Amino acid sequence: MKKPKKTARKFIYDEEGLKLLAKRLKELRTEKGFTQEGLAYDADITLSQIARIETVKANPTVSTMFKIARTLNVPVSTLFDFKLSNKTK
Amino acid sequence: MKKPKKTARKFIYDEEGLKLLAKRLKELRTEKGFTQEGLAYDADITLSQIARIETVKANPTVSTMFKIARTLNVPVSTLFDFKLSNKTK
DNA sequence: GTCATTTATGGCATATATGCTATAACAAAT
DNA sequence: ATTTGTTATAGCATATATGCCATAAATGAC
Repeated sequence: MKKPKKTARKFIYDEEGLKLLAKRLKELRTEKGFTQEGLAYDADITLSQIARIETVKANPTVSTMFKIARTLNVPVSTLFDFKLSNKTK
Repeated sequence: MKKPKKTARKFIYDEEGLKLLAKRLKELRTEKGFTQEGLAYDADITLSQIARIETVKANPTVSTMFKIARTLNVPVSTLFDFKLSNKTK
């Protein structure tokens, strides 16, 4: 027997929010004249991760977003300046 | 030999940001009359995780913050409405 | 004090974020 | 078509986020 198969936990991505965040990041990044690589380098994260975020392939942590905000020189809230639906779950 | 010991990667927490976020969350949560448990239940995350965030024991993902924002009925940016230092790294 | 409510901690399991590296795809210019 | 700059993808390794469950600690009535 390989897997004891415990009770399943749920890990739910918020695809809607992640898409909006991706768009907002790309917007701000290009506005500020950064390439993905440049931003990654300055923010001390990887190009991979920036690309993943912009292509909605990852659910970044807030620390990552803090680093990005610092590098883009915008308040963190600016990175999250979009409107989520209310989605009654 | 147990561990091949590859090249070390760095995983850096932004303690400053996490502290500010913790404070902001606790503020908003109590303002809105939620207990940690109530918020957790409505947002469909665990009490553990809410507590970890408020005690700066975790670096949450943005999806988690999206769910919290929805439940508190505030724009995501409101959760991040604080000022990071510039910290030249 | 005790009781009830709330918050904080702890351990364990699993999914995922992120690093690292390389490569591919794409675009624009020449 | 080749070059150059940029973005996207992929695989692997490891640290961590998060769930789940139990318990402890703190807080506030009474």
